[in-house]
Amino acid sequence: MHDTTSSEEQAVAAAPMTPSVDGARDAQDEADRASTPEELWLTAKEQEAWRTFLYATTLLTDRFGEALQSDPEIGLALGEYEILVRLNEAEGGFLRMSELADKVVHSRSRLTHTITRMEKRGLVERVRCSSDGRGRQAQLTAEGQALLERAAPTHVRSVRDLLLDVIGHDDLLELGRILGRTIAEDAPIAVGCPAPHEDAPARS
Amino acid sequence: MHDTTSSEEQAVAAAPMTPSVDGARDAQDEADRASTPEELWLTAKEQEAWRTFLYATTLLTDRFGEALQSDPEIGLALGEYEILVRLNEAEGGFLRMSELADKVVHSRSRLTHTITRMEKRGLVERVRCSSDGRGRQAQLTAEGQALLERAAPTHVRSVRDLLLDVIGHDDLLELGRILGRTIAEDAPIAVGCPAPHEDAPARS
DNA sequence: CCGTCTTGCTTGAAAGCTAAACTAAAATGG
DNA sequence: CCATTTTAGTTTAGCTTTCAAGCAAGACGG
Repeated sequence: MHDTTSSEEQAVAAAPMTPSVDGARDAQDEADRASTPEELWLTAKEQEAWRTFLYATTLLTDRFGEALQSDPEIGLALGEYEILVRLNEAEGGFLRMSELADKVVHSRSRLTHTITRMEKRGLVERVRCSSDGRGRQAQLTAEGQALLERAAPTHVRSVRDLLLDVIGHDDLLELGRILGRTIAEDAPIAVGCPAPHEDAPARS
Repeated sequence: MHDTTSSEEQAVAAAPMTPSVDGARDAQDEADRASTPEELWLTAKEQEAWRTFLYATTLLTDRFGEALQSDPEIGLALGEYEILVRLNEAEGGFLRMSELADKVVHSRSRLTHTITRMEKRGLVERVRCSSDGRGRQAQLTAEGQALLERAAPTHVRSVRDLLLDVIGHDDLLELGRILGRTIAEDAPIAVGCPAPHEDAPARS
């Protein structure tokens, strides 16, 4: 599903089909967690939480994308917006392709295609990497940065409207805290970076 | 981004570009929330939480999909698995196309394509709707149910390995509670349904 | 040095998705 | 009733993503 690198194999436990096949034990919950043969199923509450997670994140991702995509002045997919953000906050406005791919969770191939399209639109440029001849770096152009600056308010507005204002400040942090545990220690989420917006030395 | 129905327009506030363009105020946080011109930006902590949310959910979705897709005995996209689950727990093993589309958060068009493919694989059938001549219903076949039953353990395993066992029971429920507030009151997440697995009246 | 292996990225074709028609069956409403 | 509008789903074309090769530069390892 991603040519990245890691390919952890999934041990497909051939499990007994006791409970409802979508994976919930109908349980009196707390009581019997860890009871049924090889703790394979979820309790009803866990199942509901899991479903909510899957449904809500799918819906939200869709909406965040829509906010950016549907504005004709912007016309960026959420992933493209993220690319601009990552490049913008990188020192010098550029990143190696694979670094960028990791940050936005795209396969290398996907990133190549996306950057090709963005390059045609004039939002980024591809530059040979001086230190390593096989590497390329994607470089934000002035035009790309300008678009980012126009897109940002729309994006932030949608994050507020659809998430922050709905769940509140504290629960957003809580969400971050919980989900932070599912990702690697060194996951690329850092925020405090160059961010040379106004009066940046003209790039491209 | 979805031909569904709702098309809430996004008022693109042409905002001042004061802070870092990816949308964080660098803030001493708590103190000055709601200060800067028209509360448009996020505090650094909020921004970090938001990033973690986006990164983690993207990564997780990718991994859950991979678990099902990469097993050659299964070869289902996460969305296709969800379709099977929804059909399986529906009374009679069938659902109207649009109902199903809403449940799995697909556009109607996308669902049509997906069901066409699944029909070719023999996992579902398309049945004319008796009560409404323009409606169709997707009906789970015995083969589809069999595949679901083979896929379920793999899926549940991945939910445990990647989420539940990492964040723990309580935080999974917390996640569900928080995200539940971002979705409609009547969102299609209900769990307790028919679930006629073993010895179901042979369908298809 | 020179062959081999690995890494970093690109290619090209196939598969999947989106957006905008399009079809057919209800509902509406004179 | 018949014309009009809605609703439910499908179709088609064009774009995006995936998957499996492919290619070229660096890193080994004699």
